[in-house]
Amino acid sequence: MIDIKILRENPQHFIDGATAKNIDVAIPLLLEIDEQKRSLTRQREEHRAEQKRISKEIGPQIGKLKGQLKSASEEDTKALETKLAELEAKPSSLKAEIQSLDERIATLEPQWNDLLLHIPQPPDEDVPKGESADDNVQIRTWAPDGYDVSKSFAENKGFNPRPHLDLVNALGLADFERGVKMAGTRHYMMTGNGMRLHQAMLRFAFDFITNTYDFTPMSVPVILREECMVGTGFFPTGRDQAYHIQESQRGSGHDLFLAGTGEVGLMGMYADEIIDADKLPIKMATVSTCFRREAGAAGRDTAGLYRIHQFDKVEQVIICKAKEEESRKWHTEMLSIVEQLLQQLQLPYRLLQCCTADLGAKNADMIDIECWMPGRGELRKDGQPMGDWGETHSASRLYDFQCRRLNMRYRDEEGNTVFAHSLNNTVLASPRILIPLLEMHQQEDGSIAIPECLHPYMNGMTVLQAEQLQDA
RNA sequence: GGACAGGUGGCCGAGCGGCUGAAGGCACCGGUUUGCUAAACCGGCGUACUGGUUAUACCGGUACCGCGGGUUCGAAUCCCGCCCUGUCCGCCA
Repeated sequence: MIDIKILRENPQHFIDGATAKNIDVAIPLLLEIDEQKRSLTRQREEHRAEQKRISKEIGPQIGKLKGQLKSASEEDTKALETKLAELEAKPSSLKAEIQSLDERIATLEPQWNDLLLHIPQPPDEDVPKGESADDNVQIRTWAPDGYDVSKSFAENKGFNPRPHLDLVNALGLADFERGVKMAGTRHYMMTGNGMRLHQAMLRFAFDFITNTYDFTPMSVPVILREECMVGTGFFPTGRDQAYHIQESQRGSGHDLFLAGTGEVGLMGMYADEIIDADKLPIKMATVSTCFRREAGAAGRDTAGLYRIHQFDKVEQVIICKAKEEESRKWHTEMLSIVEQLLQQLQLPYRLLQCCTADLGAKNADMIDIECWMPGRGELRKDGQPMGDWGETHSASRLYDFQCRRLNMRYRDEEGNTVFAHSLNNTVLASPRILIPLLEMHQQEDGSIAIPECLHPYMNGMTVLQAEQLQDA
């Protein structure tokens, strides 16, 4: 959430920001409603102050009269009752006015709130302007020694690559038919060595971030209240991307939502809290199952492990002091962790600076990491895929946008409460990461060479052999 | 799922219609005393919004005692709904 005070002072900054992000928001309407609401609130406060004053003044008198009434004679009773009625009538017109103001404010408040929640965080000055993801800017690339991404896979390795779906099927690593049978399109099961590899990747990544680096290991709820989704900025804009558990329709309780990322649980954890400043920065990592409806993606990436409704992800989150240099420093740090991880996995990757149009509503800045997937991309004349980059990681820098929504603060040196800054980045999401892993490490005989860093997690297995093909 | 008990400031905890933004204690900050530490004593110490002014300094107003609504001239206090926590029973990975 943005700071409405800054919006009042400089609406153009936010209008420009929304425009750059290609997001349509009614900022003038919000300002108008805001002004009305403020003016009504001011009136209400004045009336309330008056009401309190009167109450304090007549209260003791009423008490006294009521006391007298108890032991009063018949003729006195009448006089006392008249007096009482007079006193009690005094604030009644005020009361009516306050009630009417209450009602008017109550109708404005939901609109005000909804509009405010929709205002995107303006992109940072140094984020390149762009119209779509096509305008993202490559920052750098890396590839293992001896592999040149600008050349075809065959030129690099001396044989044509098989796309991951073929490899998965040949090696019996996943079962799509039965996944679909049970749960519908975009569902799957990891099977046998596929599941071993999937778990090995997750465990390797989790150990890397929590042991090699000092991120605190966490488990998180993945079924969460709406407040967590709104607080982390996934709602209201992305509401249709989340599975919705309508518990309220069963008569009691509240609805729940399935998280699309562990970030929701890691950030929601500190909602409404004032964190000790000396605990910052808080660095946490979790491995959790993620659920995405992929609404609006019908027909895209329908085959294979790329775009699925359920997957597992190791996620890193940092909550730090509200200083731009700090935010930027940690952003760089989070990216370098992932680069080291991918280098150990011997996977070619590139860093992409997302342009304004590709940031999403909540980010001031976002850098994606894409891995080289030889089986993707257009087909060449000889029927071989050209290979393409595919997004595997996304590193967001949000300033206080999330913490403001979550009401997550710390106390600074002067004793003021300050909204913290937050950042998050993928460490590793599987099975999507298995696509580059399988495709890059496939060998001519159809086997897969397992990168060394995974050997301990594969019970010493170094190669996935085709003849190990398993069928249930 | 059933039956009780309860949700008050950073924490513990009193209040149960007006004198309560809220006793008391702990923690924290400043000071006095002290060879140092500790102790003792004195003082300070919530958040948000809003007005006086342009400012995190000062003064005023409003709201906040789980959340929402109601009763009342007036609600932390009474009533209703919801959420959450604890204990016991039932069920169960």
